[in-house]
Amino acid sequence: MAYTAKKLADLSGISVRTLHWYDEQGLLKPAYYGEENNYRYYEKEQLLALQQILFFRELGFKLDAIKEVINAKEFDRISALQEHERKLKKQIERTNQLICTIQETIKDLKGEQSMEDTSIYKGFQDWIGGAGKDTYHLVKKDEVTKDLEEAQEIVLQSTRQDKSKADWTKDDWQAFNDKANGFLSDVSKLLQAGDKPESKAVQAVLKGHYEHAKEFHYMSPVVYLAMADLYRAHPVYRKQLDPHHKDLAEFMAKAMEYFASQKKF
Amino acid sequence: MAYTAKKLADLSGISVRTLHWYDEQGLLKPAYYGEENNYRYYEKEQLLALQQILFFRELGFKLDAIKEVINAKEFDRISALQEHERKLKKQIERTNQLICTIQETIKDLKGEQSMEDTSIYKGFQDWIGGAGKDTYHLVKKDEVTKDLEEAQEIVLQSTRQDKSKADWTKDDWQAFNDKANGFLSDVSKLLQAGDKPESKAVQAVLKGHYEHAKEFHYMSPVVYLAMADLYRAHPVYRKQLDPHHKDLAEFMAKAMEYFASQKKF
DNA sequence: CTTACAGTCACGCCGCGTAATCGTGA
DNA sequence: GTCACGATTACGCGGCGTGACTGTAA
Repeated sequence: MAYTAKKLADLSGISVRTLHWYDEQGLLKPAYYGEENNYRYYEKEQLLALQQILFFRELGFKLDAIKEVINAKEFDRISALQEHERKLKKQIERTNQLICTIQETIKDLKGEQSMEDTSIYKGFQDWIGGAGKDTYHLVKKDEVTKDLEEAQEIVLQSTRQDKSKADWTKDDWQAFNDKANGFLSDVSKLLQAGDKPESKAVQAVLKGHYEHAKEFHYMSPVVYLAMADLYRAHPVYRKQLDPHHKDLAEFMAKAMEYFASQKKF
Repeated sequence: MAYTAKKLADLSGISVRTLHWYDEQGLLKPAYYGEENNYRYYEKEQLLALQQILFFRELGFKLDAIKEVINAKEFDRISALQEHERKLKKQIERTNQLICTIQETIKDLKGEQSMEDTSIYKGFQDWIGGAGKDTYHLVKKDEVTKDLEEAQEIVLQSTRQDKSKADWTKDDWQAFNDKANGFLSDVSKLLQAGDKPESKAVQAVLKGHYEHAKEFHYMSPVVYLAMADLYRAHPVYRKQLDPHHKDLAEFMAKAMEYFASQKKF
């Protein structure tokens, strides 16, 4: 009935180091130590205590506070929870203010550009025109999963609404489209040649791809990751990618994920 | 036109150490260093840069990210802000879930006790009965400031609603009341004797006072601090305190604040 | 002479992750 | 003998706060 550190760790999903740390801090001592080998042995009681600890940790309690709370009586625990709740509420209030500030700042930076959404979405429709609307509507409800819809949301929300795009001609859109396809073509060649998604050659192309995307989106890793998801799984995007190479979608997605992981914001 | 580190620090409200740190990190270098003394000298340009830095810091950006953002073009800054906004929103979502969990846990711990609020407030009215309701209503709108109302909110919200209090007799309330006055009396004696609010003697009494308050409230430092505010400034409480000693209210408040600062939750 | 301010180390905080090095159990 | 698993020790992170000690300006 005695668990070693590793077993308890695996059982509860935390690391051995964490158990050592909790022992060191007097937060969770083993039931006993091995006589000769000095191993830590935990029993059922400690397992339950650990669950408690992890519960409060999840809630964002500091270890010091947890130490007090678990030894405390019931109403002290209630007090602690109530106080924590107050803290969290304050935090939310503050965070909401920050979000407001950010939104205002974004507005300022964009500078009074109030285009109708229609014109921008029109252009977007043109871009994916080749896929055909009907196809999109056909698959929309059946195959597009929730995660994909979220990714789509993120990408759509990141769309720039500068005036500069309002008066693009068909030719402009064509050029833009061609360039995008150029990146796909470049990457599929590298894929063919045996390059890995993380290779310098591929990443160099992606840099261009990312910069190019800036023309149309306020880019950030999150947005790029969302795009990667779309490339990987969204039927409309697959229709654009698959003709190049059957594994291009997955390859691009992986490369994009790696690229995003290298950026700070 | 050149500010030394201290001057810039005072001007912008941050510490000198922080300026050193930003220099070291390459986030904000001085305009130049003194030739012989190696002092840091900042100019107007750095002042403006610092404002930018502090703005993003306020929003919760990491210094690394700030470093990138500051040197970035406008739409990169927009991207960064949008991404940060997303992060903050996620955080809020998560925090809201935590709050829900906490509330459910509290409910569980309390265990299905659904008393009407009336009975508990009735008891409360009895407790402060000596002050007289009319007095309370008279001063309420005029003298009780917003901060005090907030404190009152906190204290009221912390009120326990156990069944155990439901059937208290008048005598129970009397005993409770007497005990509370006992602490006040003890403290005022110590005040008279020249003890300081932080002294061991006073703090020892407060420990009893705090524990006693647990009978009636789910106590925590925040609640105790709120009580301190009430003791200090709320007319109803002053009516209880002032008869002991004219400086008791302020003294108690200070002692309670110190006591609260020593507790973890 | 003081003393307020300048500088440079360098440790401390929190909650572990991540080696590095070594001893044990199966 | 070979491993996977145990132990201990110690550095690293982020963003500074807080000294300690020394040098300089007023």
